[in-house]
This record gives sequence, C-alpha cells and structure tokens, in this order.
Amino acid sequence: MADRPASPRSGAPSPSASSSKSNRDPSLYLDEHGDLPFYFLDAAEPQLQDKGGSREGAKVVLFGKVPSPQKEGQFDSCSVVVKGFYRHCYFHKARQEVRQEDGSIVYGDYVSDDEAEKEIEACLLRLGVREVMMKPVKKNYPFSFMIDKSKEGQQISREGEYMKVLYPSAYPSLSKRELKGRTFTHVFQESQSMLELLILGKKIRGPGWLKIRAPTAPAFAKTWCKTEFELTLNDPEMEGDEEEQNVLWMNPQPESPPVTVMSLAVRAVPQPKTGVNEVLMISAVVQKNFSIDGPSKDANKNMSSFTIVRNAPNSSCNFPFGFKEELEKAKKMGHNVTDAASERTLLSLFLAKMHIIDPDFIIGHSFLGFTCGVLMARMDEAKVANMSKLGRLKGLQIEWKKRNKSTNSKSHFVEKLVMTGRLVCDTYTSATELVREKNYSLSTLCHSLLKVERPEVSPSEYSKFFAESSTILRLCNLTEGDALLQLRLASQLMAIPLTKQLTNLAGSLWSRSLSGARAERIDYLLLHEFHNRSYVLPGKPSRDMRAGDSGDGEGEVELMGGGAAGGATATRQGRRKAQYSGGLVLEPKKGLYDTFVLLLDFNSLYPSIIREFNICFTTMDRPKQEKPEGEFAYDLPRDTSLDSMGVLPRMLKMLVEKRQAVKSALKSESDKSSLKAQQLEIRQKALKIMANSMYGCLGFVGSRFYAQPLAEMITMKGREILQQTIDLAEKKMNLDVVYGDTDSIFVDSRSHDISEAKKLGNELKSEVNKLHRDLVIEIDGIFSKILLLKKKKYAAVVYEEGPSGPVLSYELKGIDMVRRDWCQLSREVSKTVVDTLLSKEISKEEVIISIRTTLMEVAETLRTPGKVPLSGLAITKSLTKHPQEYGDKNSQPHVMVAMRKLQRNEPVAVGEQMEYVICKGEGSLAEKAFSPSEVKEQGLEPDIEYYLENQIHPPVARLCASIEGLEEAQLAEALGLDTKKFSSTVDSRAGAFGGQELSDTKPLLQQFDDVEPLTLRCVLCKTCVAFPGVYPFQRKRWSQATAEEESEDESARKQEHALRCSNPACPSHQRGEDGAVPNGSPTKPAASAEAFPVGYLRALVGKKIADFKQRYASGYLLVEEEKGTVKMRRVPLSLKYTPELRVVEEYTSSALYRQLLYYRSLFDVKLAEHMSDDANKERQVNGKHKLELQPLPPSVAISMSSVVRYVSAQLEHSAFQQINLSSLFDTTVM
RNA sequence: GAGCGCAGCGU
DNA sequence: ATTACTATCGACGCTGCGCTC
Ligand SMILES: [Mg+2]
Ligand SMILES: [Mg+2]
Repeated sequence: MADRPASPRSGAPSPSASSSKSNRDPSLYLDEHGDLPFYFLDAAEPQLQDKGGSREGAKVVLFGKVPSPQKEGQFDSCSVVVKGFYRHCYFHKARQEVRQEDGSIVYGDYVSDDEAEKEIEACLLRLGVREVMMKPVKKNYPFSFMIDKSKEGQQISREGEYMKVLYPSAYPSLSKRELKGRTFTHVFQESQSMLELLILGKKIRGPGWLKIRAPTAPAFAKTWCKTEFELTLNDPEMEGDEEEQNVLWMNPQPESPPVTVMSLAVRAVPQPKTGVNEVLMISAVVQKNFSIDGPSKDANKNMSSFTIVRNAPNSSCNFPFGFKEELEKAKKMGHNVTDAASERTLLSLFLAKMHIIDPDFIIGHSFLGFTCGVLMARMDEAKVANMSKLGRLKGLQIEWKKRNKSTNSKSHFVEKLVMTGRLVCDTYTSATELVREKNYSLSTLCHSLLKVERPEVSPSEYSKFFAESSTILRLCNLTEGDALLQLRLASQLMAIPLTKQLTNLAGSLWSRSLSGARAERIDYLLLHEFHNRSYVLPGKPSRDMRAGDSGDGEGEVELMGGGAAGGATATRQGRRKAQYSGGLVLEPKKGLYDTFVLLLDFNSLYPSIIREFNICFTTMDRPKQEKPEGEFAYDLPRDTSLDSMGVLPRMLKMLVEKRQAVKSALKSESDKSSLKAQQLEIRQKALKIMANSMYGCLGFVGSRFYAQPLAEMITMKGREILQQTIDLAEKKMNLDVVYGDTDSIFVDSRSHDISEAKKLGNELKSEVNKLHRDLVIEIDGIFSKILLLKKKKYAAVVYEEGPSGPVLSYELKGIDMVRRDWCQLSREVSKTVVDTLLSKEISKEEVIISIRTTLMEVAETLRTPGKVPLSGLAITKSLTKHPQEYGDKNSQPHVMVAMRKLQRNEPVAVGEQMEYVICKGEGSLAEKAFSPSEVKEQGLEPDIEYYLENQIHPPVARLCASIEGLEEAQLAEALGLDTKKFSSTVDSRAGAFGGQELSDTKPLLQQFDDVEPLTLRCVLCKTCVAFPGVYPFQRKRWSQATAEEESEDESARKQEHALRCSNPACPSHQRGEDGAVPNGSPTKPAASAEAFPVGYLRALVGKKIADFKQRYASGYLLVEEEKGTVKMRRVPLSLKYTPELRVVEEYTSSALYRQLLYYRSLFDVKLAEHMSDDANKERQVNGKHKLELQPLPPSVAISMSSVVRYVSAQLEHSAFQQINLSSLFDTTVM
C-alpha cells in the first residue's frame, strides 16, 4: 500500500549507527523521540499475589514484536508492562423524591452533585478506598429501553447524569452489593478490568502497530521476551488529551511483521500401573516468516525442525545397543534428532530450545487439551526449572493440588495461564469451528483437508519401535511428520489469519479469539463503539443493566446472590429451553418433484432486518403499555431514516459495505489463488462472520449486551417477512410455495422448461425486493428434482448452467445420510436409494425395482458372514460430557463403550466420537454395543437383523415414504424382515407368501396368475407342448378360472399323466402305451425313445430359472455399473431390455419366487392329488363326473420327483420371507 | 400416548 | 455468573432414537 510508512521505525537511528552499544541495550529499540514502535499481538492482566497488606496497582502486560535494531526487516519479541491504572466507575444519580399532597411520591430532578459526591465518598471510604477523584458527567445508557422493575420511578433514561469516580487500581474493585445509596441508583463499570480499560481507552483494535510513548527499562524482567519495557500511565486527566496519550494506535498501519510459529507433536506413553503419561519424544517444526495476514511466502524455506527423544532405561523404551552411532549418522544426514538420558533432561532441553526459538505462536493438535497438560505435569513432577518458559510470563506459581482433580477439566485454565504471551493455535479447536467433519482426529483432518494419509502409531506400539535404532529414528520421523502436518493444517484452515481479522474487526484479544470466544468478539465490537459514543458499559452478566426484564416478572432475584440466571440448573448439559421464538419453518408439501423448483433466499436475513427496521439499543423505546404475560410488548422504532440510524445498524452497514468493497476488490483480482486474493477472501469471510453473529449475541444470556427484546424483535420481523413473501408468491403471483425455512422459500415452477422457471423466479425476486430497502432476496438455487421429506430434510438435484451444458449436483439437507450418527453402511444404502430416486428419466416401476434390488442385495451381503467390514457397521456418537456425568449410563451404547474404555485405563476425552457395533446377544441395546476393537478381540458377531431393521430400513423408509409401491412393508419384505409389523394395506400377495411355509404342498393356486407357463419341446419330434402339470386337468387351475371351456384331455375321466408328446406321429408313441417309458426295446436305446427325458426336464427348468434370475439380477447389475460412473445419469433399465420391457419392469422378487414355486408345483405329484380332490369337489357341485388319476409309470414318477427336488433345492436356499433371498443371486446353475 | 434422556442436523 | 477453578457455551427449530411410566 502506497500510503503505508515503509517501516514502523522510520526516523529511528539506523542499526549500524548504534552498533557500538550493547545488544541488550533497550534504548536501541526506541526512535529519536524515545518512543517504541510496537506490534501488539496479545495482552494479559496477570493476577497479583497479595503481599501482606500492601497492595500493588494492577499491571497489564502487552506482548508483541519490535523491529530488530540489529537486522533490518527482522523483529524481536517484546513485552511492555503497563502500570499506573486508575479504576473508572460511573454512579448514576438518583432523582429527588417529592412527596405529593396525597402522599404519593413523584420523582423530580437529579439530586445535586454535592450531595452525591459526599455520599459516594463516604461509601468508598467505608470500602477502604481513600484516594478518589470525582466529577459530574453526562453519559448515555444503552439499556434505557428496558424497564427496571426493581427501581420504580428511577428508570435510567438514554441520556443521564452520572458521577465519574476514579481511584488507583491498588484499591480493589467495588462490589456491587455494597454500593447502595440514596443519591445514586446504579453503578457502572465498577468491576471493569484494567486490561479492558486500556484496550478501550487507547482504542486498541486487535493486533496492530502501536506507538508506546517513552517507555522505560524495567528493573528486572517480568517476561521471557527478548526485550522488555515498562510504561507508567499518566495520571488520568479528566479530559483525555490526544497528545498526552502514551499508547497510540498507528495510523496508517505499517505492514504486519511476520511471526515465528512452532508446531509441537509430543509422544507420551501412559504408565501401565498409574496411567500417568510420560513424555517419550517431542518434535517441533518451526517456521520463522509466518504471515499473520494470509498464506506465507516461501514457507518451506524458513522451516526448521528438531526432535528430542529420551532414553528410558529398565523399560521397554530404552535405547538399544548402538543407538548413539545410528543417531550420529542420522544427524549427519540432516535429521535433527537429539537424545536425552531421561525425561527430565528431555524436558529441560526442550525448554531451552523454546527459549531460544521464542515462538510467538504454538500450533498443536489438542495442544491445550492434552499436550500442554502432559508437558506441565511432567515438568512439575520432574521439578524442571522455569516451566513458565512454555509461555512468556516469568515466575508463575501454579497451584497444582487443585488441578489434579479429573481429566475432564475443559477450561484448560492452567494451560492457558502458562502459555500467556504465546498465542496457541489448536488445530483441533480450529477445525471444529471452521470445517464440518465426522471426527476431528489429526488423521481424519489430514485425510480430508490435506489429502495426506497419516500413519498412526498408538502408544502401545512404541515399545516395538524401540527395539531397534532404525525404528526409533523412524518414530522420530513420524512425530516430526505430525508436527509438520499440524502446521500445514493450521495454514490450510487459515486459522491464524482469520482469527486475526476477526480480532481486528472486534478490537478484542487474539488469544481469546483463538480459543473460540465468539460472543466476546461481539461484546468487544460493541464495547468499543458504545465507549466511543460515551455510553456507560454493561459489565459481567448481572441484572442491574436490565433488571426486571419486561416479559417475565423476575424482580430482584439477583440480590439473593446464589440464584443462577438463565435457568442454568446444575449440571445440565442438554440445551435449555428456548427463551423466545425463532425462525418460521413451513410444513413442506412432501413428495418428489420433477419440475424445476426455485430456491429464493434472503441474504443475511437478521443483519438486514436490524438495518431495515433500525433495531438498536439506541432506537427502541420503553413499552408504552403493559402487555399480558408472555406477550411481546415492544414496538418497532418509528424512525428508520438513515440519519437516525442506531449503533447496531450503523455497524452492520459498515461491515456490509466493507465486505462489498473487499468482494469487488476480489473480483478484480485476476489470480484467485494469489496471496492478495486469499487475504481478501479471509477478510471477506471475517466480515461476514462478524455481521452474522451479532444477532446471536443479543439473545445470549452471557453476553455483555444481552438484550432479549432486541433478539425477539428481530426474529419476529423475520417470521413476518417470510410470511409476507409467501403470501406475495401464493396470493398475488399464484405460485406454489412448497417449502421454506426461516429466510427462504421453495417455489415449484410447475415447469420442465428452465428458462420459464428462471423467468418466474426473477419476477418473484424483483417483486419481493421492491418491498424492502435493505433486505434482498436472491435466487439461491434451481432444482431440477427435489424430494421433500420433512421440515429441514430434503434431497435435491441442483441445476446449474455451465459452459458446456447443465451441471448437476446434489443438495442433501438433514436426511439421515448426512448425519454422522448412522453407520456407514446405512449411509451408503441411503445414498444408492437417493441416487435412484433422483435419477433422470426413470420410470416409477424402474425406481421400485432398482431400490428393491438394492435392498435385497444388501440383505444378502449382510447375512453372509464376513462380507461387510466392521467399519461399515460402526455407529458413531459423540461424548458430550464425561462418561461419569451421564444420568443413565447403562442405557446408552456410546456411554457404555466409553466406560469400558475408561476401565481399561484408556483415555476418554469429552467430545470424542465413540464407535460401537451392535452384536448378537441378550439384553438391552446398550448391553449389546461393543467397540469395533472389542468385537474383534472377543470374536463377537454383529447383530445383522438389528442392522437391517434399525439402521437400513428406517432411513430408506423415510426416503421412500412418498413413493407408491415402496411402502414400509415392501421395503421390509425386500430386506427379508418381518412384514407383519407394518400395516398390511400394502402388498397383500407378498404378505400371503410371507406366511407360506416351503414344505406346504398346498400353495394358493390363484397366485400363479403372472407366471410364465412351461413349454416342453419333444426331444424326438420337436413338437412343443404346453405342460399343464402332472395331469392335464391341472392346466387351468394355476390361475383364476377362465370362462374357457375345458378341453378333452382336461376333463377326461381317466387322467393320464401329461408328460407325453402331443404329436400322434411322434416316435415316442411307438414304444408302448405310456410312450415315455423305454420299455426295454432291444433295437433302440431306451433314452432316445422318451419325449421328455428327466435330464432334459431338469436342464430346461434349470435354464428357465437361471434366465429368470438373470433377468432379475441384471437390474441390480445395471445399477451397480451406474454407481461407478456417472452419479446422476442413470440409463433406464428399459433401454437394455426393450424387447421385454414390461416383464423386466414388473419382475419383482415375489414374481421370481412365484415362478420358482410354480415350476415345482407343476411337477409335484402330491399337489396334483390335492388339486384333483379340490377339482372333484367342485365338479360334484356342478354335477360333473369325477376325475380319476391314473397311476404314474415308475419312470415318470421318478422324473417328476427329480424335478421337484431340483427346484426345491433352489427354493430352499432362497427363503423369500424372513430367511434369505440372497441365493437368488447365485448365478451358478446345476 | 406422555415424560425423561440422548444424538446433531437445519436456518 | 469466572478472567484463579464446577465448566463458560452465539440464537432457536426439528427429527429421531431409547427407556420408563
Ligand atoms: Mg440467507
Ligand atoms: Mg437460507
């Protein structure tokens, strides 16, 4: 930037000129006026130990970087200890009570300054504050729109009169409870920290260049920084003079200095007996030119690394013979490995390195949650000196007895304390905030973000690595690799530049921003703004800023002290009940749409509402009238003109406009991957985050600016605007709104024409936008197909026009397959089902076939032991608290698994993803849940039926809920589940078959309506014969009776078997009466005389069965082929099977089953006898003659039974109901 | 069916 | 209601599972 000073020290003596002085001379850092250019990174207000009775004033330590006097362009770490603070508080003056004649009291003017001053002075004196400065001031009050029920008649108005009170910080801050008086009603900022006072007073807005006026050298260093200064603040002049400020924010800002980051990876091994982690190895990767504004240039050039590994004699991790030599060799190869004789040596060495390298940033994966704690515990145990070198604040005393409580302390308080002065970027924490993953282990993140497979080594394997020198070095390599991966991960996530931008925008502390204090960022943004506008600032959560909230009459709970606010009862982990209503969600018009559906969405709805309606602390009025309990009493600000803009709208306007500027700058950037472009991208993102999180903080009980009425007003307007938009679309434009959620509507264009749909969308868009000034709705997407399932649950095909035709992609919201609490298998099956449902141009029948086939295949695979890997069955659930803290631990699978893990002395972290597999066995679900490792070790068997019934069926059923022909029962049938659980309005035929026993020789004959009849072809004369069954009378009895007349053979009294050629001239008839029987002809081989030999029958039936199976299975194969190639383009099944399209389409599993059963029945002699009984009963009723079944020749009987056995074998393997449909896919034919 | 609890999607 | 230890977390809307009554 052109307007930037080239260097923060412009005008300073050049380094060479002062080279004669000692390197340590701090004055070298000062410019010609004796001022210090200081890049502020972070600050802390260390708590002071009380030394007897004498109190020291508060100290605030600023940590940062200063230009190195020795080397141009380099920077040294520096701290500035600021002293001489005065506490600032504001006493709001009371109004005089005037007694009326009727005895009532009215409140008049403010009490006089003298009166107030006297009382306040006395009050402070009573609290031990002897040096006080006081002055009447006018201040504004941010919560003037709320009614303070505890202070009837003494409401604070927007502008009011206060006494400003200042006293040295050596005196303690005042307790609100002790501050009661006649002349004042409220006290503000009495507990403000000096750090906050400094930041607000000096307008320090996050990391940036400051000019420190005339700092001095300290008598002794309080920090481990390379150089240190001390600054005593001027005595507070009541009127702050800009020239007298001793800390100034530089304007314009020179370029930020690069920082040094150190990524740490530690291998700790738990002691078998105690479970205490001991440090085995520490690796660090250091990068010196790390840019805090964006990606770093030449990152690799400025990287170095080291590893320290320790010997552990008398344990499994001792150095093998000759390790020293190997180590020396490795060192010569450039591998920076140091050995240490003991853990203590290792830790000391490490601290020394830390001190020399003096990193500004520490990067680690779960650094605060694990690594740092382990290091500290071991340093304490081994009595390693100067543990505080981990951070930069010297001589910290940490009370260890307190922290040995339990491992589940989530605040990492001590760790943060020790790290003071070095910023910590925890890749775990950052990732949980910046990306959504199924879990946040280093390996997973490397895989998904860096596309790198990280080799995992568990502590139990360390001893193996210590068997040989080479493998120890390999472990060192891996550890160093981890450190490098963490560094890359942090860079990839842009965690450091992004939090820096956020901190700059908010004017908060970087260390707090890094540890994810989101609400605090908004607090600081508003604190700065309100401070600058001369408002008294709200303190820690307490009710007096907004005592007696309008809606619920909670009076003066706060005075009782203990009463926890916000209803946060005890150890309640689950989310508490909502305090006010939020967004409007429409009931979707459920179903599958194949017309274009438009998604219109308001840009940043809530921030826009704040601007549109000028909603702010400063613009809202007190409710004019009492409203009944629970009703919202506030009115909208009447004035929404731009000149009366409130603070919040103004800030949002600023954020939005800045973002627009950044985005347009980004647009003009030709190379989107350039450093500049990426910096802009980060800035843009930070601006968006800030704008969007403002609303959330208004409703946050713990926020400094907690203002539920504002939050409530915003959501209320949100609901109104969405409803208004819907009405416009439906009533005025006669459109079909099929769904909407908070800030969006989904409109069915009822058209297959994209341009028509777009036109419609644009019309609606412009109509809506006409209604608003700041609110903007936009077409957020066009779906060529959408399956609306439930509120917040849908699957859609996004239609976009690319340079070469339409580009399709999925949008999947809320459905089970996007959630991590279903096993992978379930998600995969759902995926296939969604693929089918959303595929293009596929008939309803094809969809049904395809999904049924998928399910049958899944069931078959699952029921085949070992076909599905355990990982596919693992169900994942997070531990949201320590296992012990769960109420009924015994009924929750993930908790049970965690408890057992604890029992085995394995660490269990809060937030960890517990994997479990449901196994066969007795008891409740939780008792059948085991971790994958337990399953393997104990040889347990997964409960396949559980998975089919509870993991596959419900999600698929939900997806198919609106698809006719794929009701729950059909899906259950396809999965081979008990269909009785589902209402039997569904497939009655399937139901009928479901109850059928295979051994039953009396099937329901009408069920063979749709089977293909069996045609035999005489092997001798090639005549084709439709095979009626064992006897001719059976011909018309397989399906519903037809009106057709009986043929001669069917009604013949003497029923001869039907296994004979119909051609009278056939040679088969030449041989004896029965034809089929080779009755011992001497001239011809017996077999050749048969029309239908048994071998032929079996082959024919076998072939037919195989054909049907193939026909059935081919549907599946086609789907499978599809999956591998084009996700969205499914070739319809009919394309491949045009000649037999109908057959294929209708060829379901039950059809196949019936076909097989039919074949068997045709040859079933016993069945024939049953059927003749039935037939004779009917004939008797109708007065027809009785049929007499003629005995079968032995050979025919053998043929018949042979075929029956053959078909039965195939049927038995393929139990269609409740057993196993899978062998239908067995393509081998006997 | 209600209650409780758990999970974590959605805006 | 914390910036020294009980942790501390932006809001609300919605579905789905398991257990007990
Ligand atoms: Mg939006
Ligand atoms: Mg939206």
